[in-house]
Amino acid sequence: MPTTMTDVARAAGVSQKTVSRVVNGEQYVSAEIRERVHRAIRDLDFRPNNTARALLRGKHRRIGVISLGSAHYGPTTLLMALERAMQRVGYAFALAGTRDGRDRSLAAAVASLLAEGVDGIVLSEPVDDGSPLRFRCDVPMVSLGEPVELSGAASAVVSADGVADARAATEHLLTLGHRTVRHIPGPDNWFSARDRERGWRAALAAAGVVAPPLAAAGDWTPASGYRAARRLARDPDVTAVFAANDEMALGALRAFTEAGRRVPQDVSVVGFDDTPAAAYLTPPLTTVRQDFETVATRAVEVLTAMIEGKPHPAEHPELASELVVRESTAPRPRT
Amino acid sequence: MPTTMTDVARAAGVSQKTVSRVVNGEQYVSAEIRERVHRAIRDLDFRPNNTARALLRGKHRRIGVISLGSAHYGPTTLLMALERAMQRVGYAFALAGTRDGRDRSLAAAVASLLAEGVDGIVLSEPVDDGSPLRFRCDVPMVSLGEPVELSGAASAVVSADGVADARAATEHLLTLGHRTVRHIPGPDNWFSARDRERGWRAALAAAGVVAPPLAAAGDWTPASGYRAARRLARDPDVTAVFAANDEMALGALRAFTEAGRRVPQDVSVVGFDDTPAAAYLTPPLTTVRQDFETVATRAVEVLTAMIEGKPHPAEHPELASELVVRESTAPRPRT
DNA sequence: TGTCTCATCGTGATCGATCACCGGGCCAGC
DNA sequence: GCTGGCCCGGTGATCGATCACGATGAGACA
Repeated sequence: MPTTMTDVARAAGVSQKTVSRVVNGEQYVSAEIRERVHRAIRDLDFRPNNTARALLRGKHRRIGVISLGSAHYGPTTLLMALERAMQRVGYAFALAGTRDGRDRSLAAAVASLLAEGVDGIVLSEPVDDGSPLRFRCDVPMVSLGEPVELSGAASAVVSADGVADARAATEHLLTLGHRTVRHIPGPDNWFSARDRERGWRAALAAAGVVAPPLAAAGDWTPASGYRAARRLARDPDVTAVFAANDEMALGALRAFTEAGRRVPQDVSVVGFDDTPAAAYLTPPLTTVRQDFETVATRAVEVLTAMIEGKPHPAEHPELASELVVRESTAPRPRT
Repeated sequence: MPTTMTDVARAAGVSQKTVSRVVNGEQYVSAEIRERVHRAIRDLDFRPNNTARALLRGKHRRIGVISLGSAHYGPTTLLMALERAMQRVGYAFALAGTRDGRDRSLAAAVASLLAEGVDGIVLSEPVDDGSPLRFRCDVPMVSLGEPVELSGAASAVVSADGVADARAATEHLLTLGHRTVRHIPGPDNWFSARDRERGWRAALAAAGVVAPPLAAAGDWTPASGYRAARRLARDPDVTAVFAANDEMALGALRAFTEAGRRVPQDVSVVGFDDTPAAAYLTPPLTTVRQDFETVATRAVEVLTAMIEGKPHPAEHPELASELVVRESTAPRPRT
């Protein structure tokens, strides 16, 4: 049996309420008694039972995170950054996976977190699983991408501007003189994949070129990028490719290399995420670096503000991404 | 205010205890009343308060996981697999990060999980932070690597045999005719890095060759593998390198390529983990595939058995890893 | 008819903390 | 000398459920 406040009180020869005052740092306890209680706490290795506390208060100081459960660089980096951000503000981290949004619906994940007792929820990688993003949920929620609608609580969106970032990546290729840019998109049920495709289209439209057909949709893995690029490699007109993430770009590099198309002399490739590996590929990959740490910090800021009823900070601050130009992009080859 | 059992009882015209019986599927409730209670539960959208339940039972059906908080492939894949395994057996997932084992000690992470209320703990990537792996902890713990000692509860170890796996990787290179094999180790405070180094030494010893000096210790990142390999590339005698993970191997590939040493014609490289990218590098990387899914499943199995006081399954089953031979390894070049 | 079992349902205590409220001791001010 | 405010400490209710135990009523059997 773990020690309780009553045990400590008995040991220190005071009432249980006095122990409570000392533990919570309230005033109106003499220095002498405070010291006696502290000693008893140390001697008995007492730790307050947060379950009891949460039952009474109705708050748990715990935030739930819904993730798809895949181990890709972006999502996991975000997850770890969220953990750190929560730790800084004294919130615990509960994780609920959805196994690629299929086996288990988002709604089920929300319900399981709610049952566990969380004060707020972060929807880390919103995907479109067919049903609208509306949940029976009485705690606030922050979505890292697509707006959600809650019955009974407020929600907010925190994210980088994926459309603008993808547009910048595409424009970089157009500026190098490429007539057009092919795109290897991510899974079409990911909102972030849709954003990147939209940015690509926007850049092409702004340049006055008709968007070419999409390459085969990938699933973020190198294998899918490889498959998509192998078909692109057969087309000699393809000189520039923008992949929706670095992993797929890596697969694309491999496909072009195998097909004898040199990168960047024959084909330019741009990725997205700036994984640690990007700078060490052959050739080093031009990509877009997202600031996951800031996204996570802001998400937790906004969510805790909503939880604690404080005035919510601005929802859409400038979360700057950065185009990192390396050696996988070059001017359009002259034919 | 969320609805409570008392609300349901009032609505159904029964006592609160009867509602409890229905919710918990106990017997001795007439079909008619059971139906009435079920209807009231639906009408009021009642969900039992797990916090209150946990307070009374002393169990939370929650497992805490301690991770270093880095986004590398191995650890995060393991984390996601753990989440799935827990979900299958109906346990919630609480995460505590240690920020590379420095800013926050393992002991602090254990304490924070204990305060939060977990029935057991998984130590995902045990590292040596100077102090011995002994914790004040009254719930069982499973370590994914190095044995730990607890005051007040049992512990177990579940992991693949990193020594044997590393030995197999090294032997593969020796079998190809390489006189010796250089090793790029992981951070020396990681027990898994130590295991891999030990396996490398064992293979060399078994072949009767004196272990050459270690390359500069890496930190699992491509950048560190690149730095270590750049120095190895200057030595023409180096014909085979075993890196402690795929990311560092990737950096090494880049370093050799830059130095004009062809892989695998001049230098063979082996990695560890079989990341999704490994098969799509140039050249495709020979590496060791670990079965993270099985490790996670067994870890949760063992831990829940300890939590629930059931007979614990065998601790050290055969968790097979597999050497995946690709194109980054070749016979020793003739000089 | 009396009693005894068994199914059914309710009562009161309890988990470990917080919170509202109350009781005295002490000192100052009128 | 009495009141009132400041300090310090204690009592009982409460959060939302579970648990041990008790009460009720119906049917079985002697």
